[in-house]
This record gives sequence, C-alpha cells and structure tokens, in this order.
Amino acid sequence: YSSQYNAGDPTGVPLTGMEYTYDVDLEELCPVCGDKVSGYHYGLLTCESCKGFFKRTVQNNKRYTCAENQDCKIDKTQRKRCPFCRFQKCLNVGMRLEAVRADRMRGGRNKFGPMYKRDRALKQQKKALIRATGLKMETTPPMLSPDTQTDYTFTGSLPGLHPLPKGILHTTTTPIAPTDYDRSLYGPPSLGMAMPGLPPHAPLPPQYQYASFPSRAIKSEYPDHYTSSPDSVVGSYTYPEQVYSGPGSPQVPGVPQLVLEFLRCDPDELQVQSKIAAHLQQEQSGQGGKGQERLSPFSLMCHMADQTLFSIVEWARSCIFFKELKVGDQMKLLHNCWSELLVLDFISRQVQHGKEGSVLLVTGQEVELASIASQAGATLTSLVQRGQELVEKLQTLQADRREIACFKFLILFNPDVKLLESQAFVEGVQEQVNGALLEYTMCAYPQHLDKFSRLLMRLPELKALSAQAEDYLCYKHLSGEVPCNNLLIEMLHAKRACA
DNA sequence: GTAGCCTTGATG
DNA sequence: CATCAAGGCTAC
Repeated sequence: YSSQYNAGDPTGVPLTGMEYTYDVDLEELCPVCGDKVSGYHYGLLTCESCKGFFKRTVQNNKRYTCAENQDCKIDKTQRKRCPFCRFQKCLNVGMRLEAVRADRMRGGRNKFGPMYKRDRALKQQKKALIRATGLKMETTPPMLSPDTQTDYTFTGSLPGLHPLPKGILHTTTTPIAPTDYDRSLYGPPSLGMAMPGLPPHAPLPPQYQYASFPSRAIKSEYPDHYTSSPDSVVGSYTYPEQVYSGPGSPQVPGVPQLVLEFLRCDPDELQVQSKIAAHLQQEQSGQGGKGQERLSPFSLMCHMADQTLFSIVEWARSCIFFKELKVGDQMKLLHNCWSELLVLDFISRQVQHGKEGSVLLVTGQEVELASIASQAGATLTSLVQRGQELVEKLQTLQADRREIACFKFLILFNPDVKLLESQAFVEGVQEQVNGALLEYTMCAYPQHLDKFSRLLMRLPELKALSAQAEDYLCYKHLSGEVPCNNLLIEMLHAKRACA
C-alpha cells in the first residue's frame, strides 16, 4: 500500500529544479485524500474529514475489510469507498494513534504541540529558502516523531561546549550548538535534563503522557494490530523506528547494544536540515545588496557540502569511541575519511527518501536529475550518476538506518590510517563494529545471510566514488570556482599534505 | 458513517 | 486573552 505515497502531487508539474517555482502550496493538501487541510490533526496536517474518520475509527475500535486488494486509491471523491484502505493510508502517512485520547478529554494540548510548532517553523524556513535559492522543496517532509526524539536525549557532549581542535575549524562560521530547546520539550522532563554521568539507560519514571492518561492505557486500548505494521513492507522507509516502546522497555531484540549506541549518536536529521537551511539562507542574503545576485548553483552546493561537513565533524566529535581519542588522532581519521562520510551522507539520504528521478539535499530541497544533467558539467553529472547507481544497489540490499550508522563508524575508524597514537584502539573499534554489523544483519535479516558481505562490498565503491569527488573538487578549486574559507578545501589540503 | 461546524481547555 | 488541536454534535 505504500504505492500511494506519491499521491499528493496532483499538479504533476515536472519542476526543473533550478528555477523559481510558483508557490502552489502542495503542503496544503491532506496527505491521505488530497482535500484541503484544516490544521494539524493526530500528528500531521490533514483535512477535517480524515481527522473525523481517524477519530471514529480509533475511538470505536473499528475493523474494516477491503473488498479489493488492499490497495485502493484514496482521494477526495473515493475516500468513502474503502475505509480499510483509508485507515491504512492514515497510518502510513503518519497519523498517530496515541493522539486519540482514551479518556476523551476535550481541549487542551498534548505532547505533539511542540512538534507541530516545530514543523510550522521548518515549513516557514523552507519557504524562505526557496525564495533565497530558487530550489524546489521536497513536497513531503518527514515529520519527526516524538518517539524518535527520545532516542536522542543522550547527547553526550554538545558541540560548541568545547572549542574544536585547532586547525580543523577556523573558517567563517562557528558551529552553533543545536537548540535543545525543542528537544527538552518533547522528551520527558526528567530526561530532558540528562544529568552528566547518568547512565543513558537509567530506568525512567513511568509517566510523561497526558495527566491521568497512563501510557499503558494507550497500549491496551489500541491493540497491536494497528501499530505492528511489519517491516517487511517493501519500500516503506517512512518511520522505521516508530515501533512504540514504552519508557523503560527492554532493548530491541536482535539489535546489538553497539548498534543502538550508534543510532543514538546519529544527529537529528531535521535539526541538521533546519540549521543548514538557515545558514544557506543567511549566506544568500549576504550576497548582492539588492538580493539580485544569487550564488551560482555550484557555489551553493559547495556551501551546502561545507556545512554538512561541519555537522559530520560535530557528529564524530561527540560520538562513542571517537571522543576518547586524542585530538591529533581525531584529525588524522577525519582528514582521511571526510569525503567518504560526506558521500555516504548524501547516498544514505537518497536510499531513505530519494525518489527516482531526483535527489534530495540536506536542506530538504529536491533537485531533478534531469536538471542536473542539463546544467552541470559532464564530470559532476557522471559523479551523480555513479552515486545513484550506488544508491540503487543499497536500496536493493535494503540497507537500513542501523547498517548505515555502522558504515559511518567503519569508515571513520579506518585502521589503514598511519601514524596514529592509538592505532590498536582504532583497529579494535573497526573489529567491534564489524562484529556488531554482522550480528545485526544476521539477526534482523536471517533470510539474507549474505547481507553483511554484500553490504561490505559497497564500501570500496563508496571510497572510489569519494576519491573521484575529491578530484573533482580539487579541480574546481584550482580553477578558482570553490568559495574560499571552505572547510572542504581545508580538508582537501590536509589530506593531500599527508599523502 | 460522513463531514462540516461547534465547544473545550492547556499553553504561551 | 488568543490560539488551536482535541472531542462533540448533527444534517445529510
């Protein structure tokens, strides 16, 4: 049923990507039926009728059956025909069962309030960005689920608390500490203040839900058959981590502790997106006094890559194992693999969200492959092409978030890097990560026993691709086309200096 | 059962 | 006091 994912694009206008697109607000349409949105309901913007339908279904614990093949098209005119498929779609697009109140209390706010607020802010930011850069937006931004949020409450060290190692960063921008403002609003209050030294898995107080609304009540009220949509749904990358697990629930079976830790280290995608989008906007408005002179698409991409690199460095510096290393070793490792991490970041975004025929940027902007082919040079086009081939292979393999998270560590802790103070440690980490990834793939995908080795085979390809990308960047740099004060260039120099 | 409009009440 | 997402009501 995930084939209906793209239904919210009634215009079908093949946007060329690089030009200003008229503000036909696709987001104003209900993701379930395409009717007019009346506000946020049960987790996302929907129309009034789907809101009511969802409420009735959940409150009255309704069960429907589909007379066809459970893949009925749901639109404004046909939404009444198959409630089964309509409800399926409601769940698929992300409507939240927990937002229907078991106690039927009226008025007030629930825990989604801050998420709505955040989503609004992000939408506005994107709108401003589209004006500034002239790039098309992704039509269906993934909404952050509060459940996912709690995964990130253990932030380790905040970037910005310590100055970055001298030499790695002294460019125009200083990294801004992520606003933990929102984060603390989502998470349980006690977690929001995550005390230093507190074990990340400390038992949690049982209730942060609605007052007089025990979380257990939610589970019993709305049986699993709603929530447990098996992961086997092909291509359903919407909310892979959404499985509801109550506070203090035991760890996810089959997922090694280390892999869970890697996921915890992963930065919040929307936060990065919003930060980089804001930065680019600022960059853009600083150009040409009357706002007429836009940055070229290429230099825009450079800035984007540059900012992504910043976030990658931030990620590395705060994540398990890496933060134990001396700064000198940290730099050596990063100098060695920055481009691979950058390419992997791009690739994994395409694997998870990418639609065929276009690529998704860190900023949430979407660019048609056709427009790249027509506007970019041959080298860049072929780079993107190779990237897409790798994306397809990873999609075929069904590489998931956890595996990608392992990839990042395998790349970062490269035992081939010479002259490390903690050579043995790095080798040890590499081995541990390999073990964890193997264990995970065997447990999670027992039907694909060779998944581990197939995944590993992609790493050399990634390396080759990133090397090619580096060469390209070097060439562009030599011809003076890369904006100066660029972390990319600094990394490039540092690496070539080592070699 | 559907869907448009109404009432409610915590939040800022 | 305004906002706005919850639930409620009711003509179709």
